[in-house]
Amino acid sequence: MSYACPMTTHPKATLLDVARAAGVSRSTVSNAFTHPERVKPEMRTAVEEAARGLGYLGPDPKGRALRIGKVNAIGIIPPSQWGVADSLRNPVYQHFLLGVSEACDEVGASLVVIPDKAGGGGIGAALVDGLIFGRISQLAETEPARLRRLPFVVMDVDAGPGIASVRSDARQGAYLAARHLVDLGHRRFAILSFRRDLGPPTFHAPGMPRGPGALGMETDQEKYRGYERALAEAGIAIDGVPMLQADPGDHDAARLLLDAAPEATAILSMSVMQAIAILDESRRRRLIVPHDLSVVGFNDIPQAAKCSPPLTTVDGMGRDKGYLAARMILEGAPSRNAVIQNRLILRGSTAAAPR
Amino acid sequence: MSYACPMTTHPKATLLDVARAAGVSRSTVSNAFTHPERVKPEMRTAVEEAARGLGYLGPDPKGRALRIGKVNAIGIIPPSQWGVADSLRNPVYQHFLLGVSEACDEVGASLVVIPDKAGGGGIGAALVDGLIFGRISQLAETEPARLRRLPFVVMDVDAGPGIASVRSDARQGAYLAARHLVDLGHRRFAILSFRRDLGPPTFHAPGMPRGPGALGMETDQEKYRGYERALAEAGIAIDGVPMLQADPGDHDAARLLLDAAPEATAILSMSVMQAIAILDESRRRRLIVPHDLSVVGFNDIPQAAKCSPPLTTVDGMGRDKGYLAARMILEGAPSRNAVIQNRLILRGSTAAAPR
DNA sequence: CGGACTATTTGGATCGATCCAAAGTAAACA
DNA sequence: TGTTTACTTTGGATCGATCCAAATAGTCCG
Repeated sequence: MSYACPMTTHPKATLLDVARAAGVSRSTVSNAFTHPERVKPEMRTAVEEAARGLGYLGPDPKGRALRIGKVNAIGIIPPSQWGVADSLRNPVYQHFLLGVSEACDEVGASLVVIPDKAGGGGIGAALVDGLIFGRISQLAETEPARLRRLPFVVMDVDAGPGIASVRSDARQGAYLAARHLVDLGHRRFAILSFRRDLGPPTFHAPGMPRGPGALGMETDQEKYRGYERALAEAGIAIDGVPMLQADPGDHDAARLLLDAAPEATAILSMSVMQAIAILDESRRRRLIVPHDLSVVGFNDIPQAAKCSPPLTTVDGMGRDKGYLAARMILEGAPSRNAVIQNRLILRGSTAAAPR
Repeated sequence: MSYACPMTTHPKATLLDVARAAGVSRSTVSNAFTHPERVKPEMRTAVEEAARGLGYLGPDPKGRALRIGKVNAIGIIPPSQWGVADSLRNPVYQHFLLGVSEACDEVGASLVVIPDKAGGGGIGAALVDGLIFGRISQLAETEPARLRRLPFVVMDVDAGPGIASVRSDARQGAYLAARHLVDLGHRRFAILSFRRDLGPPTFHAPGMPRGPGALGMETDQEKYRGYERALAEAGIAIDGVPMLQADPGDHDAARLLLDAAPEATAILSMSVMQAIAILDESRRRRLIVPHDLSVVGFNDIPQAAKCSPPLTTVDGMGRDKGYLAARMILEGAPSRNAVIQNRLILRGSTAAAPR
């Protein structure tokens, strides 16, 4: 069993070999495996026996894929410039992948993470039935998928008619976050926003008017607008709120923001990881969260519940988005522009404003 | 550009279509894409132009896969009984996948997570060039891979000659952990071991002789032996050490263990997650780690560095294992039994024994 | 027992590319 | 100019399965 028995060295058996061994035609063997109901029971067992004897497991997926054009797999394209490893390392992305994988489990489909750093190469060569674009900077990045006639879904963008997309309503989520703080009596805010181009943190001083346009992605701009509305309802002009724009992985951002906006009693962060970083930085400064400072993040990941204090954050519904996108692919040519509502998860990092 | 131009509705172009459009043979078009150096430059540009005109991206991977038998993808089989989602949810497994994905990124291969709860079905139908068995209970689970003539690597087991495997030296890692505590002067231990069958936590009272055989997997037994040796060197019989065997996800384990072994000054945990759970439970009991209690975990994940206090733990080299296994697959028919040495990562959860 | 039906089985064509040996071209040399 | 050599291009066979229409076997009923 553990040494190479003769069979091991034989060339791999094919449908034809099984057919010959069982004394029937290729088609019958094919049917026995793929459409068992079309074949007489005794014939089926005969075929199965012959197959077992030859170590034949069932139709080779390569031949099958060519013929029927399906491979039972969903492809994921990590955000532009990211490798496969980068996406697996990012907790928010992990959470999104979790949703995709749940849909895969339901139907027994494989989950394929496609390296496409170069742009296009990987997409063209991947064996999948459909693609999910994790995050893209321009719709043009989906062109290879269209040329390959692969159904695809774009995340976090409203792609408009003709292109399927799934996003959560970032504006509404951000509104929830800011509104929550306003309701707690906070009036002095600071915003920690997203910088997507790997540049250094940029400080937007209060008073200098600026639009959401300065922010990288559509979803970031939406968050800005959500904050803006909730603040406006409390009579606060967002232009007057200090804002630091930083890469979510930037280690200095929390420090810089607290330095630049020492009078703030509430921080609105567009990412979870940065919100958690603020918790850490606050501890370092002996600021008690939420007594001295309230913090709200964006997106929920397991760590957000475990840090101390547990983080109040917007649930960006990453898992649901992944699940929905995958279902759309699995159900055939998708074309909706789905929008999921966010929820605010109240935990321990927010409280009434000091004094 | 955004509406369906006529081209969109055309059937997908194939090599033959491009060949006709360019006025050359199929073979030449194939060569132009796959072996550009074999084709005259002017011919190549002509072909590329024709391809562009037809929206042809390059050879269809399905046809290509059948012909050349390679698909440029590595398959991962999650541990038996796990779905794809389960594996993506587990931090230790995530860390292992990270290593695999790094190898994939290097060569531009896709990473395919294969659902195989049923056992065998998924493996047979997956389009991959090789498989990594994340964790298996019996070598027989690899049989489908052998029948499919797919190269494969088994993790965390010494599979012996003929079957490739990658594991870390769990015994040595465990020895490091226990030895570290012994060196800090600890003499009263408790062990939190692995239960892999989803049963309830089982307490092994001190005094009752028991072998490592009671533990589920080979790697767990190895850890037990590593502890045993280090303790023996300090004159401590492991049979006298209270041990709780629990599923790593079990929420009661930390509480039960601290209840059952209140006199212990040092906890040896075979998993990270349980070690972190002990940190939490200790905080709840107002035990100061590491002043009152030292804790060492097994395996390192990002959370281990972020909890408080940061966890001293054995680095099980999960990422390196994943990377190595993937390289073995990518480099062709593997057959080594690789063993990686562990390291002990000293952080804040261990200190000299009290008094 | 024959005819009308239904249930099975079969061979040929096809999916889209790559390999390979043979044919065709061009350049190089005597 | 004729030949040898080197480079390109080509058509046919092939990878392993599935589809489909036609052929065969089997069943039921009058």
